[in-house]
Amino acid sequence: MTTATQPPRHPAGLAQKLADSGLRSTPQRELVYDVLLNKRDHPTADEVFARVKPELPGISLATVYNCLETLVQCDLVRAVNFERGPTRYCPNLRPHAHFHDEVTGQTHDVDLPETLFAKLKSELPPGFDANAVEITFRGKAKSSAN
Amino acid sequence: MTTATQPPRHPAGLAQKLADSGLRSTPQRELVYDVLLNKRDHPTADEVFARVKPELPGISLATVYNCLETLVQCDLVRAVNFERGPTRYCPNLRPHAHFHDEVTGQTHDVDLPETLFAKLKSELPPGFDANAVEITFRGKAKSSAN
DNA sequence: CAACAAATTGGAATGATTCTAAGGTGCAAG
DNA sequence: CTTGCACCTTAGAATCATTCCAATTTGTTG
Ligand SMILES: [Mn+2]
Ligand SMILES: [Mn+2]
Ligand SMILES: [Zn+2]
Ligand SMILES: [Zn+2]
Repeated sequence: MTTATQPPRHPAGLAQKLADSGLRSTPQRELVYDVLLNKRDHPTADEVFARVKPELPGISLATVYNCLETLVQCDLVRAVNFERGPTRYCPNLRPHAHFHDEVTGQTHDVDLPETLFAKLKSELPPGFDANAVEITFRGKAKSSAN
Repeated sequence: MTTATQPPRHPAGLAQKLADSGLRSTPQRELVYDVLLNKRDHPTADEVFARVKPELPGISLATVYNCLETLVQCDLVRAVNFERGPTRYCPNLRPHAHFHDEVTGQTHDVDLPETLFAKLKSELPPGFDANAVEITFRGKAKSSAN
């Protein structure tokens, strides 16, 4: 079997986006981002830490928090909150909503037509200027949609 | 001037709703509820505590948390969360969205047509059954809408 | 290489909320 | 009435995600 160095699994955009913000590309940042792209189940910082540790045993939880914040700042990842629970991280940059399954605790992405987001903003009373809308569903999902 | 005992400023529903759940009406619960009805600015537990203390100096913060949770359980009040900030409390039972002013930090109610909430639920992919939708706007509000 | 800035690290500190154990309160039998 | 008992309140300790800090480490530049 071959042994070439593993290719990065993330759009080379990372290094560029970081540079755009005057930040460096580091092994920790790349790995954290890879982990988010590879399993898009909206992991918490602790979960990211657990997934990243085997590949980079020396990494600290503080660094995971730092990397996640950096990725959010660079608009490569979104922070998702639900009722006081720990913050979860989502690499899906399309405008979308989140569905929290009350049974499994899982968080699913729900793509919605952009027109709906526009419609919502248009319903705001005069004087209110929104630059972001967040939509969260809570309920049960048929045991499919893993 | 007259000195009759102050009438309760809240729909007498409180005692009833509490009884429905097998709970008692207490001075603490009534006062916490009154405070929420009287200034609907989505106060945090600490803020409720501060408003309630002058009227009932012996009340504890733990009790304020207990009362708030009780009111939420009885569907008299809604808990509102925004990005890891402390939970805020809202006595507006109509279906509505929240607008967070990035400048002032204030939280405003935004009434939306029920049809919109329905529309949103109808956009869910098959297999997803939502029993609640939450909509949050973030932006700037014209310095009116106090 | 030397100097300096950017990044990482382990551990302490924070802050909202929850938990615990110890009194109160008030109706319901007896 | 008293007592029993379930419900409530209270102060303070405990939780737990996240942030802060001070001390290295790493990377880049001259
Ligand atoms: Mn987390
Ligand atoms: Mn609070
Ligand atoms: Zn998502
Ligand atoms: Zn509200």
